Amino acid sequence: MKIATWNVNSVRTRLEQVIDWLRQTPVDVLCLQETKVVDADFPRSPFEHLGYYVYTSGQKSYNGVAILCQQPLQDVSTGFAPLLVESGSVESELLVALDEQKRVITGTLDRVRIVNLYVPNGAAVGSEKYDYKLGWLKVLREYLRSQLLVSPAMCVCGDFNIAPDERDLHDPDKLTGQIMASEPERQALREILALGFADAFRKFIAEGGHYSWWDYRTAAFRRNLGWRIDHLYLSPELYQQAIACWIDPTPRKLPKPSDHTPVVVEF
Amino acid sequence: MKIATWNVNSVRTRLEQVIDWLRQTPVDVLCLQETKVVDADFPRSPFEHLGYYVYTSGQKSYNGVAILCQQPLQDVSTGFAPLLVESGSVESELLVALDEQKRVITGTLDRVRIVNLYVPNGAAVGSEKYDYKLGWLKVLREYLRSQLLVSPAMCVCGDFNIAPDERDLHDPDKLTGQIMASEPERQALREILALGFADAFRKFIAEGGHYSWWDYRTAAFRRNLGWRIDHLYLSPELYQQAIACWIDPTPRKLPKPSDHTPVVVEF
DNA sequence: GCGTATCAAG
DNA sequence: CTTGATACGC
Repeated sequence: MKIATWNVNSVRTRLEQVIDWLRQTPVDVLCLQETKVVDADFPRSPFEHLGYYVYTSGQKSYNGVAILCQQPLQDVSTGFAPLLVESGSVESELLVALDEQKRVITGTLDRVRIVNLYVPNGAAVGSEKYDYKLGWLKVLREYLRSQLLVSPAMCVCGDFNIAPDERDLHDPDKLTGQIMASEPERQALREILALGFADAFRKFIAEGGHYSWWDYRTAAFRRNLGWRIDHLYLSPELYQQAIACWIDPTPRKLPKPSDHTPVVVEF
Repeated sequence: MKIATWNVNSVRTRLEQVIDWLRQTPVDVLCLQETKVVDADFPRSPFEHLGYYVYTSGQKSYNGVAILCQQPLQDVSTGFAPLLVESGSVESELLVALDEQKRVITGTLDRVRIVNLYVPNGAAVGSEKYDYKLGWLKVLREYLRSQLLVSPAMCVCGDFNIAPDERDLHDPDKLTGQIMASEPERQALREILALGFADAFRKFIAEGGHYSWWDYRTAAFRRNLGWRIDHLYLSPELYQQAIACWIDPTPRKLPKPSDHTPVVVEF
């Protein structure tokens, strides 16, 4: 099975590029982030004509996630809703507030639970949005813990807006401690991974300099001033089975690209 | 000599189309309206590389006129400035106010005075903008009268935002009396033409149904629901010499076209 | 509908 | 730098 993750920065603006990429790279599952469109306006048909089932959770202008899948998904749910049915672990008013931003969608394919995430950006360390990001990651951990109870085989992927270590950003001396590379963010991510997830990309490639996001500003892509913030995390059995994981930089080279490029895992 | 007029609705957005059209139709003079760019940002080089001299009078966002010419123009001036040096005919404070909107540019080629105009749209009959349009046309008449004293051979062209008679709009029963086809506008135009100008297009084509503008809305071009509001008016000697005048609808058929298409006169 | 400007977000 | 929303002009 091949699963990919790609922050497309507007699925409507990037539609042709996403379709072209799927023709070239017919993954079983494509997880999209920053679709920036409400479900009613999501361009379903082009993907359906390509043979994909389409599952969306979108809002106007911001955020938005979707899963495209060559087979139907089972038990699709959006947001942190599954936590609501549990009592006690997280306050339900907080969950309702968190779910206004469409950042989570999940579904099951062949007993594999696929969780597609768009982690908050966080703006700047210490900002209100930064606190929101850290709080969101805490809730995410509870969410994933509850999901694992039902589905021990999991692939948790998406735009994490966190570079796990110094190999994952182009100028660690300058950028460590800044947003996406601060210790509290990395610690929150490690606590999530401690539930039993491992980075599929790092099973195959140990060295730094491989990035999935380059800022539109300052001609960052041309100069390869990137970050690796788009990840595929696997539970132990799937990690064991993983046979490849790679970043495909080609879409980032097109005219009018997304600032992110796809990452694929095969197991 | 071939002179063309074209409201391009942003010269920067339409640059490639204008360049392509000039390659296909290498007129001596091209008068542009709605350039929507200040002079410092006008894309001069592409036209200069094509062999054209470039004369501009633009503002931010709105209006803006330019003359492209295969030979240098003499005595270029912008706005109603020439009226300022005359005393009495029009109040100078009014002229200063009128000239904030960049709608007039003129220059001389081979003793022919070329006046390029973007007449105010007028919004709706009876509105403040309608009164502005009628006032502007009154000043235009004084301006042209003064220009004629120096240059009896004149071509006055541009987007007049007036359909002179019932042949010049697709539904005269419905549209006569509305903006661009109201009697005060037509009367103001006739008073200007009474200075001694004649419509080059009507020297050759008497029937209706030939249009230069189609609203972007309601698929007006596909249904040919147009208006003939872009004109080339000639003083008697030039009118006598005119050998052709035509509307070229091809640019209006392109993707992302201007809502206007060029009109050309040859004499 | 299609331009442009401005704003917020990334 | 790029996106989408809003506002305005035509």
